[in-house]
Amino acid sequence: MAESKTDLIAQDIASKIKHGQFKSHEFLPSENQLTTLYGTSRETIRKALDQLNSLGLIQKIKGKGSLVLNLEKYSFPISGITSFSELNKSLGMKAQTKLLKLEKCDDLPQIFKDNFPEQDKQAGFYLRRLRLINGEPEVLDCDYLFNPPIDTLPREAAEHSIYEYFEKKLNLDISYATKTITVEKINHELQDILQLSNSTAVLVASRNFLNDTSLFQLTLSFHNPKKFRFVDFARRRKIKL
Amino acid sequence: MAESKTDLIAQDIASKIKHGQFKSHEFLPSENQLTTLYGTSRETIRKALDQLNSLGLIQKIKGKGSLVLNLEKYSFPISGITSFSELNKSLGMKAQTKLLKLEKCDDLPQIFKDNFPEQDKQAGFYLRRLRLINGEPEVLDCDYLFNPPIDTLPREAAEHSIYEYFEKKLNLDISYATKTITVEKINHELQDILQLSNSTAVLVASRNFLNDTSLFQLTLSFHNPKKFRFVDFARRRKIKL
DNA sequence: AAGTGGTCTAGACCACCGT
DNA sequence: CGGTGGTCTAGACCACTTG
Repeated sequence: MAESKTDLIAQDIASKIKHGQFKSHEFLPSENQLTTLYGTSRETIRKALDQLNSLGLIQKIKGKGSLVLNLEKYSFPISGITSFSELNKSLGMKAQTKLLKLEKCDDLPQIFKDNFPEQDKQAGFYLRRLRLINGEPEVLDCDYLFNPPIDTLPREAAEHSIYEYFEKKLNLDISYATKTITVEKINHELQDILQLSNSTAVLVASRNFLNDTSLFQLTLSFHNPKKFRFVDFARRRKIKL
Repeated sequence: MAESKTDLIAQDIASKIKHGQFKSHEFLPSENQLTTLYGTSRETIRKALDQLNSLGLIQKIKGKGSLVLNLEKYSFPISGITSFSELNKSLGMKAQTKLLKLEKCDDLPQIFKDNFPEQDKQAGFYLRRLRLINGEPEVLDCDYLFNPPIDTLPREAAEHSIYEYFEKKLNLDISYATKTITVEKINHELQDILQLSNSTAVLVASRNFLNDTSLFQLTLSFHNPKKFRFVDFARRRKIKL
């Protein structure tokens, strides 16, 4: 799992932006300078900058340089596959996770069948975790983890970070996800758990895949609509589908 | 505005996937084969494949090949900066646009000040367009276009596609956007326009920027919550912020 | 004219997968 | 083992910006 030179450079520049060594509205050192700074070829530098570019950390301007953007002001993008505990860490939130359910199943619970109708019967684990911020319920995460590849799920991992457990202990290669955001009616049980006065919630449903394209996780996240906020950064794409 | 070889290859492969010449769950020709097919170097092929990879059209698997994914089933990602008329075209929707307002302003209307509090006074155009699908109101788009760089906005462009007008007539280099999705209370006027029974709507607010990082457009899209659906494809990223 | 990013190349070595 | 994708290189030419 060694990191590539490109990734290390991207991480290094990203952290220097974060810590103010490279400031917003200023240019990064030129690609030529970066090659000597990091002792690599220019293409390697460019691949690292491409990562920062697509994340929205910099804007490359031909003939001038790579400008550092400031997205902090309006809070930065949350998209991508990022687990709650990772978010918690990088945002410095005072969040808390309450494990409500962790049980082995031979088949998907009804709530997953309703939301993922194409999914066949499969063994796995049903997980329910309530996320609290400042002591108030914010999100209810319902997960279904498929039995192959996941055959054990310690309570401790569920309470801490299942992604860390998957990647570091089980060596799963988590690769991509498809998500949909909708507004849904919810039943009294969920309404109680989230302490909502009305019966609608924002639902983020996602299918999570490994590098070999196998599905390993379904997630239903029910958000308090008053607190829900999804932030995204998008570049205009050249490919028309 | 000539397209690069990389982009042309990416477009070509994308269209072959779309039209079934490369089928889901099958592998693309290997990178070496593609070099001879397109008569380019391997790095150029790889850059083209990277585009398809980040769009979620293919999944690269080391030692095996590039697998074509099928996202069509659950409908494919809508994210990115894509105008309504572009979406309309590529999805084949039976949509209709009703121009409700187009006026010159010396300052931002209150609704934009409320949602973009950091924005200073600036001249521009206020645009309101209602999007109908099957004759029913689906989205109300409110746009504010800044006067530099936009100094005229023909009624015809507003009714057709402002992005096409910006890119082809004004030669603006539309580059990126930051978006937030929230659930908001709306007033009676908007409620009437969208024909909503309750007073909440999904609000997609975005700031749209040119390549030189100047802001040229603010957009507030109010969606009927019962019909709102946001689809996204995300890859797990290596960079931790 | 000099410096910048944008594109492309031909080659190299590696890690992984299958037979 | 041969084929695949993953990484990296050193160099080239171009288009754009600024002085």
